[in-house]
Formats: sequence, C-alpha cells, structure tokens
Amino acid sequence: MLPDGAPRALALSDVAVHAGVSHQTVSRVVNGHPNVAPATRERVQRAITELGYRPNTAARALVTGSTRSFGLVTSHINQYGPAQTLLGLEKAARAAGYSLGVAILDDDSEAAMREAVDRFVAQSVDAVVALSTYGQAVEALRRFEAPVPLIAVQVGRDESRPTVWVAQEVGAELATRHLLELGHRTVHHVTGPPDSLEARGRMVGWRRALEDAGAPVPEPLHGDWWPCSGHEAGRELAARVRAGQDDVTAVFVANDQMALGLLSALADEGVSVPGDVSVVGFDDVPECAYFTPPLTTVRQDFAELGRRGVELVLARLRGEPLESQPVLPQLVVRRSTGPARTAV
Amino acid sequence: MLPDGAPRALALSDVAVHAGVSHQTVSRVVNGHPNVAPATRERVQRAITELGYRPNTAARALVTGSTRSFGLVTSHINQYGPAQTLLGLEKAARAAGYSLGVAILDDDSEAAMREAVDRFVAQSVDAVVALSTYGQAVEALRRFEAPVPLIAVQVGRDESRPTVWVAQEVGAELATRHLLELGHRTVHHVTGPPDSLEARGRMVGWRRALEDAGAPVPEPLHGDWWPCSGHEAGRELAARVRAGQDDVTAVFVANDQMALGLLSALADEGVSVPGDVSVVGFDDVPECAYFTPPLTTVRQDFAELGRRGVELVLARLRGEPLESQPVLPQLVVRRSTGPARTAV
DNA sequence: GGAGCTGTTGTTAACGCTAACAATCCATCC
DNA sequence: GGATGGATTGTTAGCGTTAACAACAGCTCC
Repeated sequence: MLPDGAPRALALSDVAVHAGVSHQTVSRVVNGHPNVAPATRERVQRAITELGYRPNTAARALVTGSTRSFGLVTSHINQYGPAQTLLGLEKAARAAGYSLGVAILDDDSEAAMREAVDRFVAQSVDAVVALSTYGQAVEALRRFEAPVPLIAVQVGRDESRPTVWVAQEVGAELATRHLLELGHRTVHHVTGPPDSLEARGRMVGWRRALEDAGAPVPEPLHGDWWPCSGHEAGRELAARVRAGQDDVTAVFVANDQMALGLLSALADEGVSVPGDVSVVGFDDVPECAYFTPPLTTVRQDFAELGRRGVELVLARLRGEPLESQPVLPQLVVRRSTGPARTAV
Repeated sequence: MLPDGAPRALALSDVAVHAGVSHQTVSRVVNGHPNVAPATRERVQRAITELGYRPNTAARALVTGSTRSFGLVTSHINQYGPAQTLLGLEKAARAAGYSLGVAILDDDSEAAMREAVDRFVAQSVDAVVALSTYGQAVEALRRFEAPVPLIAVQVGRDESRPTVWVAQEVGAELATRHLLELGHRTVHHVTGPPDSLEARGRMVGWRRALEDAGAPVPEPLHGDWWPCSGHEAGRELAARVRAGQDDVTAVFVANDQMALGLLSALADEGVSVPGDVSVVGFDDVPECAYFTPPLTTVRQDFAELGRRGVELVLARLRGEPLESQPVLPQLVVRRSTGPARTAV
C-alpha cells in the first residue's frame, strides 16, 4: 500500500527522462529561456503536459530567494472598502504572476503589525502591502526596516514610504461644498475613529471647505465607522434640531454605514431628510442607493486602488521609483440632500 | 557597497557557529525536539535571539513537503458573510501556526476553480479551503482529485467532501415559522442566485415550513443577493399588494441586502412595513438594526464557521475523520415583522 | 568490569530547483 | 582548413533545511 495516496510529486528530472534531455533543459523551457532549439522545446513541452508536471515553488524559492508572492497585512477586512481593495489587489497580483498571503491584525498595535510583517519575511514574500491600518500599526510601519519592500495602501499620503492612496480630503471637500452650494450655512461632521488616517483626511477636507467658504466650523461629532455610532450622532443632532438650533441643516458623515445609523435616528426622531436636514456619506457602498432616502455620497474606486498598489509594488521590485498619484473620489448625488430652507 | 541592502539572511549554520554547536542541534532546538541538554538548548536560544534568526520557510518546505499554510479559494469576498468567515479562518489558522493564502475566483466556472486549486497545490499548501462558491465551481470541487485535503466551508452539506456549514434550512424554517405564527396565511420568498447552495438551502427550509403548516406555497421571486434585485422584487410585490392580492402580507428575503432593497421599494410605493407587509432577512449584517424599520433577520455565526473550518482541516491532516456538526442560525426579531391584519 | 542501555551530539545525504560553467556542434570567415 | 564564435546542451554545485544514521558519553546492571 502506498504511504498516502500521492506517489511523490513529479520533479524536473522525471520530465527530463521522459523527454530524453537533461533536467536543466527542462528548467530552461519552464522558465522560457531563449537558446533552446524549437524541436527540443516542443518535445519538453509535450512531456510536461503529458506528465502534468508543475514546478515546486519551495525549491524555486529556496534557490532564487523569491516566492513570487506578496503578503497583505490588514485589519477590518470585513468592511466594504478594505474587502473591495483586497479584490483589486488579488486580481492584479495574480495577473502579474504573484500570489497573495493575508494576515489580519488582531488589534492595531505595533506589536501585531511587527509580528505579521515578520511572519511574511520568514516566508520570503517579495513584498508586503499594508492595507488600511490604524493607529499604532501605521506608526510602526513608518519605522520598519524590513528586508523586503513595504508598501502602504489607502492610509493617506505618507512621505516616508511608497504609498497608494485615495485623496480623502478632496472627497470631503466635494461633499462639503455640495452642501454649501445648496445654501446651507454650515455643515456638521460625524468623524471616523480618530486613529484612522482616512478619517483624519476626511475631517481635514471638511474643515478646509468650510474655511474656504468663510462658513463657521462646528465641533465635529465622533464615530467609529459602525452604524451604531452614527445612530448616536443622529440622536444628538436631532435633539439640537428640535431645540431650535437651526444651524443643523446639513451633515457630512465620514462613511455610509454611520450615515445609515444617522438616517435611522433622524427618522425615529421625526426629523425629515432632506426636508429638515441634508446628509452626505462616504464610500458609495452598494446598499446606499436603497437607504431611506437614497444616500448622496462620495465614491471611492477601491478596485483601482488595489490595482495601483500592485503596480507600485512591481515598480519597486524592478527598482523604479514610480511616484503614485492619488485616486480621485467622485460625488454621487442621490436624494438625501436638498436645498436649505430659507432662513426665518 | 553591499549588493542590495540585505547582507544575506541568517542560516542555521550561522547560529550554530555563534553557539558553538552543529547546525543540526540548532534545528532541534528550533523545532522543540527532546533530547537536547538544557544548557545547550539555552545557549542556542540565546544565539537565536541575539542574531535575530528566523528559519527559512522555503527550505523547510522543500524538505518536509509542508509549508504550514492553507489556501483559501473564494469568490464574493466583498460580501459580509464570506468576509466575516475569512476573519474567523485566518485567526484560527494563525493560532494553529498556519498561514493563509487567498485566491479569488474571477467567475464561478470549473476552470477558474481548477486553476486556483492547482496554483495552491504547486505552492505546496497543506490544504485547500473552498469558501462559499457557486455553480460550476462547487460541482468541480466535488470531482477534484487533489493531492491535498480539500475542505468546503459554508456551501451547505456535501456528502462527498468534508464540509463545514450553517444549517441554512433551519434558519429559513425559523424565519418562515416566525411569520406564520404571527398569523400570516402564507409567506412569500425572494431567493438568492439559483446556483448558490446557500440560496437553495434557504428555499428548501422556507418551503418545508410552509408545507408543514399546511400553508400554500407561492411562486418565489428570484434575486441575486444584491440590493437592486431586492428592490425589483419589492416593486413587484407592492404592485400585487395594491392590486388587492391580500395574500402578500409576509416576505422572507434570502439575505439582508436584498431585504434592504425590498424595504426601500415598499416605502417608495407606500406599502407600510410591518403594517401592511412583514419582512424577514437573513445574515444579520451590522447595518440591519438601522434599516427603516429595523430588520428582523436570521443570524449566522460566520466567525464560528471559520473556526470550525480550520478545526476540520487540522483533523484531516492528523488523519482523524471528525464529522462536523452544522452551525445553527438564530432568529433575531426586530421591528420589520408584526401580526397579520385580521382578514376581511 | 564489560555488556547494554539511554541521552546527547555530530555527520552525511537528500529535497527540487537554478546559476555558473564546461562541452559540444555547426556555420562562418580569412 | 583551422580558427572563431554563436547556439545549444549537459554537468556540477549549492540554496537552508530536516531525516537518518553514526558516534560517543555516562549510566545501570549483572
């Protein structure tokens, strides 16, 4: 009886015997080297397909030092943006002949980040991509001296590392200006978690748009990306509306999920959207066209982000510098925004 | 000047020289073998930490034939369920000392599935986990003769392969019975895509609950998991409600996203939920407590699913059979369901 | 006190691949 | 016609690790 099913995988030498050449010639064919006679090449090709040979990645990695794989470090992969970016990354990596390993951080600490990167380095990945990480983890990234290229995706601009990012501020300005142009005196803001660079970028853009327009900058409300925090912010704002503080007529919420919670709270409290208050979100998740009312929001092209991330990695591996341009977000107007009521 | 930054990674032999032992002794310490004198072990340990040595995964894989890694094949990772399951899988794999590679299928064809599995096999992964795949891909999985264990997660029960799954029918029965118990004469159903095993399971459970109760089984409406298709179904049903077909008082929608679309369509058409029609979803995504109205739904514990998937893989690798029990879903009652109006 | 353990360490040979070099063949050129 | 050179093929070594075996110490036991 055989040890366990598989009778030992095929090696180069098996193919070589079958084709009547040396193993090195087979290696040359497999790797597409020039200087193999067409007839030989074809004979080897045939032997390969007949036997169903696949090169052993581990052996190759041992001698070349490259696994043709990337490591992806991320947290919050269960959220729309990161998941969508992962999709783009994997596809682009695969197209370039690389495979993708993932590590999900248990928390956003430096230790977790360091451990994940270390594990990838031990696996001899060719590069590590850090996706949408927060707080300490981002700081850590900045300081790391890894023996492989370290690329950051979607964490906002970072001078110290190669980075691919969406221009968060631009998106936030777009949203805020849209509301101001509708005649709102000012725009309130529900932020994301303070240690998220995306959240900070959106806050910066919001503030800048207000200041540029000479509008007052109200104290922002703080959220954590989840609908629940948006709901709380919504209750708070609804209370102010009912108390007659009529500067609350427009809200820019830092992501769509929180906007959903906010809409739900406003509806509960009898505040009409967009009649009393206009709301803009961020991300353009597929659901938001079906919110009540359909949500005006800022679309980020996450798949593109993933693609550019891989592009940047490949450029780095070839030793080219390639300065990446930010991906630009777009405003998507739906029914949650409307003109400000004319003041009393 | 050095070739390119890294001065060559440390090898066992470097540590051996530093500690004054043979490389094999270092290997024994690294792998926790018994029969190393405590004093030696400690000396080697110290050398390891001083030098910052990390074993080379490729070399180890070459000789052992195991990479201590799993491959995850999936599509639709941008949806809540798969993403959440990935989280559970990665964490459990890491805890067991395995790393995780991902392959995302471009489409649900057999060719795509075969190619993904092949790539993982060439990478010498220890096992391949297939997550929530559809159509041809699932069929393909059934026929594959891979040289590594192939485990299916979340695709419903499958006699031919080790499988971890949520009892979809049970969840669907829970939802349907809940509506019947509220006094609805029958329950309409919006399905998922027909080639999804989950969708089929939910339809089976829905039908069974109706038949058990002696209720009529209406023709189901077909969706594709996305909010847009739920919206269409909602318009269709709203039209029937307004046409006076008063058997449309309760709908079980195969996932929460479609339920959102449906709620939005009903609201647009002036159909009150739960006044005129009660709605139940499936998944319990974090948003659904903030839908208008908050959605009654069926909760699946995806993280648990991931954990059990890894458990099953590990059992297989140890050669134990381990028959996995299904994960049981739970009904979460919110405000989208209410008693049927008493008939005219 | 020597046979026979047991525990500890070292030596050697793989694993499957690529890189470097050597060898061969054949055409071309003076 | 032999030197020159390019194209093609083969040979050898080594990547860093583990497995198998050998070697040796120190102990127990009769």
